[in-house]
Amino acid sequence: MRMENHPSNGRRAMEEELTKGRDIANHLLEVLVDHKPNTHEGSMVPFVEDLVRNVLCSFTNTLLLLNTDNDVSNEVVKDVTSSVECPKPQDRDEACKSSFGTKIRRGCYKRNAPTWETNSSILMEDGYVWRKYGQKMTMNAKYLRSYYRCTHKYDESCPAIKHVQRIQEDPPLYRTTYYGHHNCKTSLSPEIMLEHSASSSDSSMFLSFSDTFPRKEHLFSSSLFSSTKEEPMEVIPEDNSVHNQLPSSDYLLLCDYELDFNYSRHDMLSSNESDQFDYGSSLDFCG
DNA sequence: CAAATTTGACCTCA
DNA sequence: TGAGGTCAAATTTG
Repeated sequence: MRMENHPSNGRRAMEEELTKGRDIANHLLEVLVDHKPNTHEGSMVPFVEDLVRNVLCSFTNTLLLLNTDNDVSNEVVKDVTSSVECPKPQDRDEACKSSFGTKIRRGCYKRNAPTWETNSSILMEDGYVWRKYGQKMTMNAKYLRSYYRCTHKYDESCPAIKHVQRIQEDPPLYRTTYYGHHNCKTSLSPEIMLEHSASSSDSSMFLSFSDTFPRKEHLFSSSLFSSTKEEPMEVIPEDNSVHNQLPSSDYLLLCDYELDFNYSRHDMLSSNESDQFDYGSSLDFCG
């Protein structure tokens, strides 16, 4: 769906319109999240959020395709919310347990379908704090896959985990797959998230975007957003020197963010996905 | 020193 | 038996 054949000005106009639509959707999402009384509210809010996220996802994918020289049609965000099924309040605990599959003992991890899967060109904060617990090279991937679990896995029995797989080098593209929903209470308040986004000027939108989900914790330390400590994803052997002071995730975030700027206008991703949803946080995993 | 990350070992499933 | 996912000791970071 690349549009190389379109006149440059026509393409620019399309980008502008798409960016505008995405930004509006982002605002809508922020408003939604901001007014959500309680993350565990079993109402329609999660459903509406999913819809908004899907809209954002579409905008982002389109912008991504429009701005990428490589054919990334297969790498586009599949469906930010597709597999999200917010359990009824009373079933939530059960859902969280099962969301991890049938793990009973170490190594036994038969998972259910991912709660979310998203691709993004940069790694951003989704409002949750993640703890990396492993990384591995997988058969069909050129890059390492990193495994993260919610930092509150033990203190709050939060079952949320996510896998981050780099799927493309240039421009950098990451696929984040979420499993389970957060049931921890330590998410960032919408105000903080908004504040943060506001302070990061342009990048503000980024964050929220795909991400979508709930949020939590800390804010963005030195890096633009986020915090979470996540994403370092693959080890970046070379060149981390510059980022040594940041949590792995942070430096990766920064790194990606910068790269992002070079490739695609940040706006495109702005959203970013990065946040990938995790940002998603917003969604909070329904949880 | 506590918390986070790294990394090799371990475990289960197909 | 290999691949994917997790554990946990060692190491690093703030």
